[in-house]
Order: sequence, then C-alpha cells, then structure tokens
Amino acid sequence: MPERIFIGVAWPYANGPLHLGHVAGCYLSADIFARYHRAKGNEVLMVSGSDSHGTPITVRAEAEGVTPEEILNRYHPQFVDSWDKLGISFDLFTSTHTENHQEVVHDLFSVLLERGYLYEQAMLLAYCPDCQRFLPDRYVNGTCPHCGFERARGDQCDNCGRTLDPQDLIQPRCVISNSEPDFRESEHFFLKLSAFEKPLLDWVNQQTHWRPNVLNFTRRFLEDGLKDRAITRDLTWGVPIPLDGYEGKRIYVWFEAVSGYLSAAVEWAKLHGDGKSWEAFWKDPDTKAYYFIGKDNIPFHTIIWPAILMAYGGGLNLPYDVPANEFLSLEDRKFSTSENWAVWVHDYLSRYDPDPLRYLLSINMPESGDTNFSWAEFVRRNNEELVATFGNLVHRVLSFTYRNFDEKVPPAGPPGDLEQELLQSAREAMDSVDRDLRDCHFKAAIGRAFSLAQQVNRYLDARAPWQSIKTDRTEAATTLYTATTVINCLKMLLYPFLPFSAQRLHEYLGLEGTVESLSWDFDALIDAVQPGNPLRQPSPLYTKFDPQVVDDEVQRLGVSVA
RNA sequence: GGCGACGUAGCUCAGCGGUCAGAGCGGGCGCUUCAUAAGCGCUAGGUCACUGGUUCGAACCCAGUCGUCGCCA
Repeated sequence: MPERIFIGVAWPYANGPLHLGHVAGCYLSADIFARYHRAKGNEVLMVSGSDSHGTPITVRAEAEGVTPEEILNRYHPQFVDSWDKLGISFDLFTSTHTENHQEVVHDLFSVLLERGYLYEQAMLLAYCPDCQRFLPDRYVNGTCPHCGFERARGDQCDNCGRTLDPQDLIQPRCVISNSEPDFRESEHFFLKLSAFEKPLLDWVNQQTHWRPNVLNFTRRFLEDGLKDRAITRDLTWGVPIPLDGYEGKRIYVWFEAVSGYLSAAVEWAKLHGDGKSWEAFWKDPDTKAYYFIGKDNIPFHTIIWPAILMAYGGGLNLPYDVPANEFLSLEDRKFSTSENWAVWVHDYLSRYDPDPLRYLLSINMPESGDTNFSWAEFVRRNNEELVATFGNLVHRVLSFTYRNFDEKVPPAGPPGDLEQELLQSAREAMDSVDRDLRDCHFKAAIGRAFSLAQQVNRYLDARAPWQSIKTDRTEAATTLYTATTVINCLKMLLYPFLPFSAQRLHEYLGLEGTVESLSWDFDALIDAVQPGNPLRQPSPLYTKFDPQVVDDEVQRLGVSVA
C-alpha cells in the first residue's frame, strides 16, 4: 500500500548564494529521500522556499542601499535555477514573501492568541533617535563589557565570543547613524513555550528512531527548561501582526519561517487541484513528515515548531523524523561567505555536471559527523570510483553488447550458477538499499549499490564474454543479458543519488519514459530488459577530470570577488 | 566560564561492549584486454589521540589530559 510522505527542507536565507555546505547539509539528502519514495510508488510532497524576512536580508539591503525585495528578487530565482540544475526535485520551492504565507501565519498567530498561548509583555529595547526606530540587536555596536573590544555587536562580541544584550555594551552606537541609542520599552508577543515542556519531553522520548545526535541534543535542550520567547520584533520588513495598533512590528522569523512548511503545502494545493490536497499531507496521521535540516536548526524543528503545532491544535502532524546532518568543511576550513571560502553552487554548475558532485556529497555526506570536501577528493572519487567502477561497467557491457549483438539485448540461454548468484546478490542489494534509504542511511545505501557494481565487474571477469563469444555465442549472450538486467537494477538503486546519469542509462537500455515511472521492484526491473529489445548507441556516462582541476579550483578559493 | 561533539590504516570515512578492527581509494605483486590505461585476484599498512578505571571482555562505557570544532550564559 502506498505511503504518503511529507518532506520539509530548511529554508535558505535569500541574502547570498548557495554553497556546497547548504547542499550537503540538507538539500541533497532530502532529494535522495524524495526520489526514493517516488520510485517506491509513494506519494511525496517536498517543499521549501526562500526565507525572505531575516535580519541578514535587511542588513544586506541597507548595506547596498536597495530594498529587501531587490535582494530577494536577486537570489530567489538563482536558488530555483540551482535546484533545477542540481536536480533537487522540489514539488514547490516558494518564499516566505507571499500573500498565502502571510495568511497562514496570521491564522497560526490568531489561533494561538485565542487559545492563550501568546501573551503580551514589555521589553527594553535599543531605540535610535536619529533613525527614529528600534534597532535589532546586531544593529548596535559598542565596547564589550567583558574584554573591552570596541566594536562588539549587540548580540555577540566578535573578539571574545561572548553573547551580549545591547544594554550590556559600553558606549552603544547605532551602526547606521552612529548616534547613541536609548533604551525604551516596547510591547511584544511571547510564545508560551514553557507550557509545552512536559508534552514535548513525553513526545520526544517516544522518537527512538531519531538519529542519536538529534535526540540527545533535543533532550538536553528540554532538560535545561524552556523559556517563553518573544515572537515579534520592532521591524518594518516581515509578516505584520494581524491586530490593529502594531504597525511598527512584525512577526519574527523563527516563528514565521517554520510556518512556511505548512503554508508551502497550502500553496502547492492551490496550484495543483482543489486547494484541499495539502490536508492529506498534514492531517492524515498515517502520513509521515520528515524535516531535512542542518544541525544548527535542530531546536527549531524538534521543539519550537512542534510546540507551535501542539498549540494550534487541529490535528496537524508533528514531525516523524528530523534527519539533521552535521557540517561540511571545505579544504579543512569552515565555509565563510565573507571570505569567499566557499564553492558556490551556481558557479560549480557552470563548469561541471551535477552527478559527480551528488556522488561525492552522498558517499561523503556529514550524516553522523562532520566531513570535509576537498577538490582533490572530488577529482579522485570521480575518476577512481564513479568513472571506474560504475561508469566503466555500464560502458563495457553496453558497448560490447551493442556492437556484437545487433544493437539489441542478446538472447539468453539458461542461467548457470554464477548467473543465479549474481541475480540473488542484486535482489539482496535492492532489499538492503531499500531499508537503508527508508531509514535515511544514505551513505550505507550508496556504498551498498556500488558494491553491487563491483560484483558485476567480478562476474564479467569470471565469464569473460570477450572470450566466449569466439567459441560459444550463447554463453556470451547469457552473460551480457544477465549483466544488463542487473545494470537495470543498479540504475534504480543509483537513481536517487545520480538522477541525470540514471536517466541517460535508462535511454541507452532502450527503455521509454523516465526511471521514476518504473517501480522499485527487482522482478519488474529484470523483466524490463527482454532479449531482442533494441538498445541505443551508448556513450560513457561520466568523464574523468584532469588533475589540473584541483589546482584551478583551489586557486579560486578565498579570492575576493569584489 | 558551562555544555557538547570529534580525534580509527598514506587519504576520505564506516564501526560505537564480544569471531584475527573494516570499506573505498592509494602502495606492492600477479591475471586480464570487452571497457574512459578501465576490470579482477593476492598482499602490505593501524599501541582505534594519550593516561587511568569499570568489565570475564572496550575503539566502543566512566574519569582525567592534549588537540580540533561547535552551542550556550
């Protein structure tokens, strides 16, 4: 029976381009998972969008002297383009700057207010008399009271690393006008998180299938106790408060952005069908909701968003799993946008194919611990593994068959022991990768698929059809037929990871339609390759990189683009 | 300052109480030639950061040390 799977993926800030850290953090694993479930015949809805309202965007806009919309309109289309070219198959990638999103957030806000989970309270905040407005914490600079650093920010001192409140600063200054702010009271709405400490702990303790890092982190967070948090700010960019008298205030991103998971589903339903189809993904308790995020986002998805959903009532599904990845570093240093220590996704895609990158980031995914990306490793894995083990296997089988058997799948004789053995291995690999992907064990899954490719290489060496074709044409035919059927299984096993080349392979095998239209079923995949079926002229699925690529790419790192 | 994570073969990473500690790649030796000098076999390589402790038994649990890195006050 088909399952229904909701996949929410972290919302990237639309204040700068995407780099490989983002991809490795959550987008690739989400996409692998989505493609796997679609191939299994399950109903998938995968959504995300540009986080349009964060302080980073207004900071960037003011620095450039443009509106926040201009920043959003610059990066959002670039994100969409990158997802398309990288094959991240969102059903909808929207933004938080839509009317629909605002309506959904207003509904959440209003219901929570009505049910008593929001309350108003005064806060003491920095106000700049020149700018005539309240200042976000990071808009205030001053001398750090701990270390004496003169350009500490209101939220944190960059010198000693301590987090601060703007009131702590000695000689605070507005970063825009450089004048001294005063501190005024401002009324804000607070989410009564404290009310959910016990229910959340009970719920979390049932989630034994979560990754240990996610579960442990969440438990510790809860054991430290939950404090109510302000969900509004004195800003003019963002979702307004749906009440009169709050014109200078907006709903703060950490409440608003996570609501995007719900609003995006609603928007998707409006775009496809009667506008009600989102409900099956949110209200049917049999639907499983997965949230793919980086580890820095864990508490928002295992505590705050579930608390909001509990507070809202209405039977909306809580997360089933939150498979958060750890961090990727780049040439042993952490990614840094400001130092241009990054590999930008659109830049990568302007020079190289998506699948080699998807391969490397899959086999070396920061699934249970931080991992490192290096160009040397990228080139090596491509040349020695992707090309040599899998690409070459496909090419040696298909080109030999195409040339010697009239451009068709050869007529097979009865299978011998080695054939039975190989087919059994393929069947087991399909079961094993199936379980691994279901459980979000991506590295284990792709590793298992590649070990099947190695087994096919071994099988070919044992049977040596380039020899047998001279003496026993039927034996050669049987060997190549068997190898081809197993390659058809490999195509499906690797499709979630390598969708572009899997589709090309699908075509070389002479099959119509898309890989995804086939089902994840061993017998069906074997049957799809019938003797006599016409093949298409194959060409290598991947090409090797010149080792010079390593030097060229490393040279680009850290170079100022200004 | 508090909390936490990580430190496993030359490289990138699995393993997280119980058969001689694993994989891929790289090294050495051999086989093969259908294939993108690709494939296959054999082989070498590790005091599982260090020091103590718990246990019949620890890479895996506990404490401390060193190193790297996060989060929080």
